[in-house]
Amino acid sequence: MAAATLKNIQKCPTSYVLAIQDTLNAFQGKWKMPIIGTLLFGKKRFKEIEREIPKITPRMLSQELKDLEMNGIISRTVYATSPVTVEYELTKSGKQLSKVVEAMLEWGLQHRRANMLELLPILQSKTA
Amino acid sequence: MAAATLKNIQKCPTSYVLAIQDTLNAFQGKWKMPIIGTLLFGKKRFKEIEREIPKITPRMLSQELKDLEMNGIISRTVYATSPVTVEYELTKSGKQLSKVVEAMLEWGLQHRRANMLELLPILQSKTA
DNA sequence: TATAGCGGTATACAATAGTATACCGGTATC
DNA sequence: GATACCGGTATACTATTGTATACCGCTATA
Repeated sequence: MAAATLKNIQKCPTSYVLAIQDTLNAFQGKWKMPIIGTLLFGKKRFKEIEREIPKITPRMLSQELKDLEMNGIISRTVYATSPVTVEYELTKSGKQLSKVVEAMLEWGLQHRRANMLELLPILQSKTA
Repeated sequence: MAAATLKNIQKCPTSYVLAIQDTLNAFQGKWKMPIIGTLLFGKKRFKEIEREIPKITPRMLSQELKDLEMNGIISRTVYATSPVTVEYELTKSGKQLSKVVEAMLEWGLQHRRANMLELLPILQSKTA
């Protein structure tokens, strides 16, 4: 079987497109990346996440956590303490998202370098 | 200098976060991925892109092309034919986005496989 | 008994994103 | 002269997202 790479997209365009859409979906909205980001450093409780992400409201956090759970990216565990303790953790699949984030990081850094090099002469001619 | 990887994010958290945000931004909205996707196969004219992306309106296409151009992801070239011919093409940096898309594709495919394996026993017990 | 923390939910609203539809000037074709 | 293609823009609207604010039952602590 051919490797699943963009060059082979003609072989099964629909499932490739769906796969990419799934990934985009995992990061969709203002808060998914911050949430995934904090969970990449380990399991956390609701209020912990809330404290680590400035300005997020409990409504949004609750909503996005549900969404991520439904999509199999995080798991929610309730411990029968009293009152209950709830822990959120990336699933195996969720942890793999770090590869995508890594690729995003690399692109973002190189893109900023490239744009900087393009802007430099312009900035210099303005200040000269 | 340390490699720019997520494990080193403590070293310059702000610029790492900005870099990731830039990448997310490149794909933000309903139409950016389809547009980038078609341009990964080569330069195209406005109406060509419009025809290749079902249901996109010229308003959205125009808006998103401007946005991508401003962010240094595509370039717009006007040829002095009459009437004018306009060509859109990924910049060098834009072409590098294929690496990110590739990572998204891989994650999406493995995630679907993983979820399928999880759902299978459930589906089987329902039909049994 | 009052206060604070936990893990959220409810309601109402504001802002952003996307759609529908029609139209523009220029040119080549029938 | 009418129609169609090019590369878009204008206006008005709808739908989706996100925010603000207040509140819930429960429990531990002062």
